[in-house]
Amino acid sequence: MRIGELAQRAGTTTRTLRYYESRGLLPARRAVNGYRAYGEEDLRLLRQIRLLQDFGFELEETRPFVDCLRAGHPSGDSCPASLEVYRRKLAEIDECLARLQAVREQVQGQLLRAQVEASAEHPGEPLCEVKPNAASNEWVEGN
Amino acid sequence: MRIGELAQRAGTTTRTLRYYESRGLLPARRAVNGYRAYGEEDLRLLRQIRLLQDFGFELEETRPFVDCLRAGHPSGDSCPASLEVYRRKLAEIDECLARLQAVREQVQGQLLRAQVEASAEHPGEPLCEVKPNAASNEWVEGN
DNA sequence: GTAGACCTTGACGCCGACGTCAAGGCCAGC
DNA sequence: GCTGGCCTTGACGTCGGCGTCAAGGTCTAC
Repeated sequence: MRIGELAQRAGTTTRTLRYYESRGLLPARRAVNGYRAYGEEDLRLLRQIRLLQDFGFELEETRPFVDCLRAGHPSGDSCPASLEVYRRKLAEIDECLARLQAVREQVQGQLLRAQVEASAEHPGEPLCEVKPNAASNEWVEGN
Repeated sequence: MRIGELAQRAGTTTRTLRYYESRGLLPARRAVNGYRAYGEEDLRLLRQIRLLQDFGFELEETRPFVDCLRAGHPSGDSCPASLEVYRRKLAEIDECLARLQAVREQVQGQLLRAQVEASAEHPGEPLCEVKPNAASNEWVEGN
């Protein structure tokens, strides 16, 4: 299998594959004409990488999973190093969620305060036009 | 007030202030010697920018707030354009939170599955060493 | 008059994961 | 033999928000 086919089957681009190879993540055998030659196993490795990338893992963080697969294990997370990456990532995600939720509350508070102040300057305009109870949700999740 | 003092009082750097000026966000008057000259009002504008930046707003998104303050309004979010940015940002944050929580569940699921499979290969090692009930939390939030 | 603390503009560096273009080699089909 | 589709390496561009360095001007204190 050449690079174009592998890229297509994995839903990515040839540029990406060459980039992974340049990082030492997915080296390729070479045909006599110099073309990169991949096998089905490479497709598995690549799919593992793409999955983690889609999760937001950095490229370096996928390396233990690829190494694990290449070592013959049934799945990329069959090795302690991969599990450790999972745990670290979960901790990172939790931190990120906490920060994001804190910011959300801040912004929400600012918005509500500013809207109240605006309504105080223009008493004729109502805070909510339709449903008083669902109003705060409408403002947040509406268009 | 010169650039160094303003930067210090706002807890940022001169490089940052020059960058904001290059973006047209915080232009400065000039003294006869060419030095940038700022007033107390500029400090207010700058603090508004920094607050939003700390929230994760992009620089361009702070512009309506700065314009609003500069127009004489009591706070940067007294203008409709600012409120609109608040709302857009809340929507973005909600999207981000949803994506992050979905990923969290995926990763968590992968981790649990992988750990179970690992324990199946090495039946002698227990899944949890101490407290069975708090185990899943320990794995996530522990160091 | 000189050290040194401030200021100026200009320009390159950084980070990650590629996109995109250039110049050229390889191979199949007509 | 020639067109067109694939492949090669190399190198620069992208995005945001600055950091950092260079070369030089300005002002104050001694």
